[in-house]
Amino acid sequence: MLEASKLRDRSRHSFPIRGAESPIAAGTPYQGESPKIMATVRTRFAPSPTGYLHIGGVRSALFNWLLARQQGGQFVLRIDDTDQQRNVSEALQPILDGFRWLGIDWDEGPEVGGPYEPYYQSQRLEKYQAAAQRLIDDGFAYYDYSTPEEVNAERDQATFEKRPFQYSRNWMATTPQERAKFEAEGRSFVVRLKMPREGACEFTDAVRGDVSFEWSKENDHVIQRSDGSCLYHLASVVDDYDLKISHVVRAEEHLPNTPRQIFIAQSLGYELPTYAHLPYVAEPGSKNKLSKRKLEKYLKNPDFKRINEHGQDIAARMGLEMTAETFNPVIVDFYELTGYLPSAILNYLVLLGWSLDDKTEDFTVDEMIKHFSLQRVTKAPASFDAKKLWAFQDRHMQNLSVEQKAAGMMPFLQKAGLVADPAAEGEMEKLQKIVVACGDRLKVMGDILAYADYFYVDDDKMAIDEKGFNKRLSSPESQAILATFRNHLSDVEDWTVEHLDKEMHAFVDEAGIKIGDIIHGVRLSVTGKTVGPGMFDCLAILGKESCLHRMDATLKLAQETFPPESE
RNA sequence: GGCCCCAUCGUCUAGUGGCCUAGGACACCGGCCUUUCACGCCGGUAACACGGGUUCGAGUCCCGUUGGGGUCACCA
Repeated sequence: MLEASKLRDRSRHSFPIRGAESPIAAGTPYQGESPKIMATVRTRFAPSPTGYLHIGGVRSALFNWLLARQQGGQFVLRIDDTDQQRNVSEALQPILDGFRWLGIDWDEGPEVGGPYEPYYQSQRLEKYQAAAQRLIDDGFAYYDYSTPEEVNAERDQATFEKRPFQYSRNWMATTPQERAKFEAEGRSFVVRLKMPREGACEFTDAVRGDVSFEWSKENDHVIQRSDGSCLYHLASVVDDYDLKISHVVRAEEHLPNTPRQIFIAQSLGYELPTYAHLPYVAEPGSKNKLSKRKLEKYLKNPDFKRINEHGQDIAARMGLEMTAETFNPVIVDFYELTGYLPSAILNYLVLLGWSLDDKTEDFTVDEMIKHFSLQRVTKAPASFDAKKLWAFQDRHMQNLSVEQKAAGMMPFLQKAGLVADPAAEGEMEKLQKIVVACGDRLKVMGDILAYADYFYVDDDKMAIDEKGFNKRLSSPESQAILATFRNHLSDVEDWTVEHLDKEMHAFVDEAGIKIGDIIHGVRLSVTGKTVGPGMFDCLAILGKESCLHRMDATLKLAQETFPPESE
């Protein structure tokens, strides 16, 4: 693991500010505070309340959570709502729900509190303002009276001249006199960081190793607006320190932000956390960063499309009107609503940028916690592969008992209005029989709804697959065989899988036909489908009365649709 | 464009100088099983971006090239 002290030393050497201004040499109010060795691992995930939980965000949160759990530390949820106006709780709820569903629990944060409350940045403003003031007092930040237009003009000019932009500091005010002068002009101020312009910011990243940035390429970022509100970088650094975060584990897009955060932290006299920048999660089949706004593009990926349509179908069966914005495989809700297993999602996600060895693929959550390490995080971005997630889901589903599956599926039947809530006597038993019969065909909990088409439908309302119907029941011969077998069945008393199996075999032997000549017609007549669980399971579950009824109805329809004369 | 990061089968990855005629998984293709579908089993196709070094020896180290990506706000 990376030593914070090493980090600090490294940075000190390269800190380019003149001696008197150096945060280490200067007599800042915090100089006397001896740097603590952070024995406890504390990690955080800091979502912005956007209304949904993004799959890439979950991956970042998972790695943070895993690290904290493994080290016996704490995982903190902090809400980065510095720029949000209203409806924060409404926009936050889906995120919290998503984490709860996945089993990623937080030791401190919204709804659970903690020793460093509040955990909302919108409620910590004074702390940022105090930090900004300290930065100004110590010469690491300044009042800036420029207008956005003036700065943009400088930026455009730099771009035009093909040189890196560096703010002129023409509207920088460091004395009361200068401030008065600008204010007399009717100007308002923001607070900018007085970034170093020489040397380099070097630090060791726990996943990327040594990285280095030229200070001169950094800009004098705004940390406080004219209305007194503070910006992300300041807030983030102050909070990470206040909340005693030991490891800042976040996605790679934050890597270029790190120098300015290090500048803020060191200027404030803070001990630096260990930084770990994870590769971001990329789009299906590309290396672009995954984003929720490019669904159209992802839908062109066949695997992604199939998974999406499968989920849409389940949602539709529950009468949910989902828009692509809120319901697609990039958003965690999608998986919860369609009945994926949290353990499968986590198992897939943990392998997106991390591996234990050359073979191990299946992990329980406990095993992930046991084996996870920052050292084995990869550096290259990993594409989101919906098909592979599906494969994990398949495997995790297979590990469930019949009881577990049935219990997980019952709510889906209830939401679809097919089973009363609470379920009547015998419903769970029936479901369990169906689950057994369906076996591995049920990939997600919501898949039960597809089988409800015939297991949970009135006999006279069952839909029949047209193609299969035309293929299997259009000839007088096939109709005759089915009719004969139906009459044969009406005499059967022992309506069990084993006995029905025997009956049919005896029937085909006697009739001198093959089982394939009849079984498809039977399946179609009682389920309306060409595919499904074992035929005898279907018959047994449906019961004699329903089976005969459906066979009669289907036969009647066949005879009407394909009268003998038409041949 | 500046800065930064990255680079092994289609995808996720193993590989930290010889154990690599590059391993595993998903997907794909064949075959088996089978009343359908699904599962399962067996087998197969498929990768070290390129060029220079260093070394007895390089996927592994160094440099360059190319390619890809991230980031450059009074967003987070």
